[in-house]
Amino acid sequence: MADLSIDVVAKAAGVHRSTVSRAFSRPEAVKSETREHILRIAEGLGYTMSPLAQALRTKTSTFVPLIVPDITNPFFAELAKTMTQAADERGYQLLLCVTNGDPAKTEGYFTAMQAMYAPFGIVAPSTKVDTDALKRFDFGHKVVVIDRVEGDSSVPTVTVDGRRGIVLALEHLRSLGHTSIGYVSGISGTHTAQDRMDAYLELSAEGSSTPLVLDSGSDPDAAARAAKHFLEMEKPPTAIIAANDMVAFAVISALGQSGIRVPEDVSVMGFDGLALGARFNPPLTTVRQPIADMGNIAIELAEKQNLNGSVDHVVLEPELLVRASTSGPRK
Amino acid sequence: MADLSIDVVAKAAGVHRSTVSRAFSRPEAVKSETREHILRIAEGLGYTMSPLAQALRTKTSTFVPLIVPDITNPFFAELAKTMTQAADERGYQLLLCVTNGDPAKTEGYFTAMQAMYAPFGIVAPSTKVDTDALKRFDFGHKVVVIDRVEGDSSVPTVTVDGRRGIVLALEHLRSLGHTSIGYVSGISGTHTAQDRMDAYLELSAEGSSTPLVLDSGSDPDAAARAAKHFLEMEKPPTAIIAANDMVAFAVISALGQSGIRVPEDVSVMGFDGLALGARFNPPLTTVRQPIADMGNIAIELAEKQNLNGSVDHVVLEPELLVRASTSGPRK
DNA sequence: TCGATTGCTGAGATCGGTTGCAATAACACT
DNA sequence: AGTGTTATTGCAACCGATCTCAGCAATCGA
Repeated sequence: MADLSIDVVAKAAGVHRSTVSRAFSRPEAVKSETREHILRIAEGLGYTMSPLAQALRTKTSTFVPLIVPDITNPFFAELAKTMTQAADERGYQLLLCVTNGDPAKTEGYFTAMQAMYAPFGIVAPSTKVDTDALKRFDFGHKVVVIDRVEGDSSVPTVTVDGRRGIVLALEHLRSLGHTSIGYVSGISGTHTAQDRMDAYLELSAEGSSTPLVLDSGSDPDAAARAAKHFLEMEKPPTAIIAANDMVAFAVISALGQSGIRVPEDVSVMGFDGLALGARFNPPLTTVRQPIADMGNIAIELAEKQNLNGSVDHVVLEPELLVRASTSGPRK
Repeated sequence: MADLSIDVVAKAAGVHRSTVSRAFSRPEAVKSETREHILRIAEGLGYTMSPLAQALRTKTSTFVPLIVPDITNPFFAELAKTMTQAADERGYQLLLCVTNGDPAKTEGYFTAMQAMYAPFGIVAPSTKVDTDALKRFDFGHKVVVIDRVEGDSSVPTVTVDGRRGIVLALEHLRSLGHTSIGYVSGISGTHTAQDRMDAYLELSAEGSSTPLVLDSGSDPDAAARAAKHFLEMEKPPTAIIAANDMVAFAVISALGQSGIRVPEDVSVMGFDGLALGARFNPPLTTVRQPIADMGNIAIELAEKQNLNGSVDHVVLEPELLVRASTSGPRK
């Protein structure tokens, strides 16, 4: 497989390279016999066009960066998975960029992607997105964010309705008979996380109950602290809502180590609907986010914006997913 | 930020573009004052070189593909995480390619990466790697595989010693007093998986005990079947070794749903050492693979091969990680 | 039958860099 | 002062495509 350039194919087919180029990228502009002949020859040689050269010349590539803080977090992993799929159904190539929460890295990826003529990018942030910072980049106006953003932003976004999710969780738990429901807010300063917490605080205050936030740290030990807090209470809540599935896992684990059983002693709900939750012990009741939809929609929004400059903000409906980590309150 | 090409900088600095080029990529070839002047101007303009153009001309880029079957699998996610790190410490840019186990996609990524002049690639397979198939690609001889491969392959590899891992697991369990130890082999036809299973079969036959494979399917329900099998036995094993952490999670979950408790009723061990395991219920005892090392070494091997053609096969030592899912056998 | 329109293909500039080679400047040495 | 090096920089071709423009043949209308 020596060097296979467009000229090689052109020569082999006895045409000029511009014709070969057209045969590939603007098929209707070349006589069908010629085209088929060229394509056949190219096929035989095992020729494919250089995306590099193409991008360089056309100033537009099919690379779509997906910027996530931590791929180890199953939420982002699932997002990445569905998005790769969604991306290449549409002819894009998803590039996964992991920032570890470092804003400098995020910027680095931005300039890199700009340099690679990515048509747009997707950002799933771990902190509130500073849209102004985004726009400092030439590339910043071609980004869709998977989170809510501040103000009347000109950046397209996809989110799920966190408040609605909390409503579902609360309804589920109350219908089971729980009246004392705590909350553990793990990590993150995203708007999404904020919204969930706010919704909890507001909605759980309804009726006779009072909100109870067991812990709101964002470090790895937050769940352990929440568990400790729980154990020290003389009248602990009979149910707990965790800000997301990972936190729920950690809470259940920490509780378990102190002999507290879920759901026998306390019900615990997550929020995300990770596939992993089905394999947890016990399988986790949770509020499912339509992650696959988010991925698809993110790309659609980006394309739409690129096309006609429209900036949409889509908010999706979450869905209750009852598994085994919740039950009636311990009598 | 209008179009910022090398010529713009050259004009601004009053030199020829070749000088600018050299100032960046071969600093010693240009007088230091000139260089600094150019760099300053470039800095001021916010100029960075186009990796595309560079790659096109030099026929070598810094893109390193990491090909994994499923990013949703925490093992690959952790690998990806440590490798992105390792990669950009060395000036590479890791491109995560997810195949979903589809060999066609793998090939697709190969040709794509070849086209992008990737210096080499890393493959973490989900099936036995067919090294001949690899070599059909021009790119195939620049790949390091994270698994053992068949025969006297000319492809560098990194693995951990699966047999040793099983020895550690067995020793741990036996020292706890277990004599009847089952095995659940989840997914995958990798050599790694095969090695573990073989080691179990051979080593568990020592002493008076006889091997007991609860299930060896690779589908999502394998763990459930294993659990069912366990429940139906009149004298089930007192401990179970799972082929990897994910399987262990699923087994514990399935067992839990039938009221079997871990480790009270049965001890369960995993294999991988996922961070997630620490948050499982109960925290999972497992055999840790040095994932971070694997990533670093994979890149080193690739570089070495590129440099002097050497093909090494590194096998790393696993390590016992005792958490809470194992204890003495139920009396 | 002839100019006009349309369809298809070739020429050559261009995208943003790199690099071998030539030219010039600077310095060393006899 | 004359000549041989060596350090710097400019020139121009090239990487592998795309794209505008022009040329040419075939088709069309009158």
